[in-house]
Amino acid sequence: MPPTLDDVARRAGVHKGTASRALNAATRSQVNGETAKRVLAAARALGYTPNAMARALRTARTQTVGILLPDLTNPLFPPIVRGVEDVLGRHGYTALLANTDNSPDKARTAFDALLARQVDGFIVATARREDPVVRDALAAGLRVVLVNRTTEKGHVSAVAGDDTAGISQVVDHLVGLGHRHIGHVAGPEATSTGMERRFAFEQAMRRHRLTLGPHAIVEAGGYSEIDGATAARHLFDADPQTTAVVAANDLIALGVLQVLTERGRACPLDVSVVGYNDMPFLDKLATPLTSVRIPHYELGAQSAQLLLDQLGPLPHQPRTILLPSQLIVRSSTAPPNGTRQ
Amino acid sequence: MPPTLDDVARRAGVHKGTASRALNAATRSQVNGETAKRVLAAARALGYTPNAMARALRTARTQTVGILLPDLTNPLFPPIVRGVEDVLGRHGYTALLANTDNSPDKARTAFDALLARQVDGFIVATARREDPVVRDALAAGLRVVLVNRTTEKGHVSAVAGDDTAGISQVVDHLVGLGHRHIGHVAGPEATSTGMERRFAFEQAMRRHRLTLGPHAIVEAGGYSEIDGATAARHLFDADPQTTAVVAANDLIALGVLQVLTERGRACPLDVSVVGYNDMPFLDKLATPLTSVRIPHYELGAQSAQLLLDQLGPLPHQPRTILLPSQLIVRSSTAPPNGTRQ
DNA sequence: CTGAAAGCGCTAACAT
DNA sequence: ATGTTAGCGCTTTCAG
Repeated sequence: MPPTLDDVARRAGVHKGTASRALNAATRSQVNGETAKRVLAAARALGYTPNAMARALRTARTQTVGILLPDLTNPLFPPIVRGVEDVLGRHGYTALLANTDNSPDKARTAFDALLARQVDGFIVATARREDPVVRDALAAGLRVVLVNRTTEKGHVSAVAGDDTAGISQVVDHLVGLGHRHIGHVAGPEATSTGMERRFAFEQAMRRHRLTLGPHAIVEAGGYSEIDGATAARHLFDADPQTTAVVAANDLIALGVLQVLTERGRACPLDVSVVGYNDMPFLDKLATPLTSVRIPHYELGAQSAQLLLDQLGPLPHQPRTILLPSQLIVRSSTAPPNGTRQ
Repeated sequence: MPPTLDDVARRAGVHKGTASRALNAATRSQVNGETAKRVLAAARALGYTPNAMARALRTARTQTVGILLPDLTNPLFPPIVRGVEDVLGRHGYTALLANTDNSPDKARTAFDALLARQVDGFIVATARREDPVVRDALAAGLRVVLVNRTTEKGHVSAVAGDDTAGISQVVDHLVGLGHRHIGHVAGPEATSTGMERRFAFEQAMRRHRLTLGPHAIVEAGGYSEIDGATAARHLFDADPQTTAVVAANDLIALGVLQVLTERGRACPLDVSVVGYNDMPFLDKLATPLTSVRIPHYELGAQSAQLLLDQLGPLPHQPRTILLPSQLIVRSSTAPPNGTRQ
């Protein structure tokens, strides 16, 4: 029903091969200027749009990339996706999304589904440090860019926030306020963000010559508010003298705040809390949360650009790009209680 | 490189036609049980996945649907998208997203891009009441389902929240608290949600025999916080005795709260405020916002189901489904100031 | 029940 | 500079 290349060619009085060349910017030079003009006019008149499926079948490139996400409803990811889509769209590419709900099984299924659709490459936001899907994709020679989370550095292109710098700023801020007993609710060690923020925390504490009690770091089961609350209970039970908590992300920080409330302790009066990611509306909370801003849109945009580069003709080295983080101080952090007088 | 149907057929010692029939659940009955088993085994052994492009080219169905969204970073949409994707995925379909940033131009571009990719149908969350894209899509016989926003009812399938019931509950609640001077910051009249919530507001006020001053309703330029703030300034300037404001959505309500703060008036002490949509984290705000919950995930899921129905063989009437809304009372609403004593 | 063959719409190698 | 041809991988008639 929709007009085909043959229709356009017929209307322009040329062969469809010529029409194809005229329509394609890269091959247009092979065609007489007048003829090209006639073909373009015919195409416009008929409202011709090339059939992407036919083209894909012929060229073995779909101009489509797959995005593997943990969960689109986590406010962290929409800006990343927008960044990816905006850059991709500018180059005629489209993104296919898949949510994995943090399940390796679903990740595998989603990956296979995307592969069946012949995506040209993958942007992966679900990576675990040891990730079978990423490993297999790489082994199969597929183009992959990691975003936000990474696996081991170097093997594969990745764009992430600079967690070491971010956490370092957080600890400096807290120490500057006078805190000495600082705890950390870490993210899952299976993720690079969990491990690196934890490592950066230990490093920063050491730099300030602050001792870490054996229970100063508790690993949350996941990145949700409820995971954060569970971990925070352990932390406060084991280390009641804690005056500040660095959370691995904002949702976990919300869980920490919740536990504070349920125990009748005030933030920041009794305990200061810091989140990570600076998700939307943090400034409007009952306790406006101090957090670390990561340029998420930019993360997405740059990862898309990196993938586009890899899709190009010239071979490309894997690159890791670290984007700067920025501490946003709000009122969930203040000098420790004992300091006031 | 990846195995093709021919490879599978060869390994099973049959013709590719037979292999195709064996692999396809719908045509499997046409094939000898033993043969089918052999083909399946061969496919598994080779790790065969059908090439979706080739299939699409042949069948003229891509098993892909396009979703037109205003903006994925608006917290309203991710749950809708998840609902759509979960249902679609269960039926072997995939969704292609496009953000229009509320621009009719971008909507057109995105629509064309989706069409070029031969999507089987559209889920449209960007509809204006008079929407050229929707009109053209319908005229071209494309399958379309509207979600959240509608055009005129009846012509096209749609799934939306029950705004009349929702706003009605809001007004009942406010009147029950003792409010008489209630204002409304409406959404853009060009959108069904803007118009219907406004109409429902007028209706509910009339039902309570409350008069509406000429400035009791102000239309916001859009659904953002800043649009809400601008409109709220007009409203409070024109109607200073207003004790309660019904906002057309949560972001607008946030803008109203901001204006209250900048004018040194307290919520809910001086003015009660109600949002709409019950977006995430409203309960954690400095002023926990009373709002109307819409089952957004369900909205997405049902719209996907409706589209799937339309894609099926039997002809389908356009249907409009209204999902129930639920008032969530939090502390941004209280009796009017004068009532306390 | 299975094989043969055509063809979806396009691009690219080859021929003119 | 343009026309011709083959074929991407699949489904689906049509024969047998």
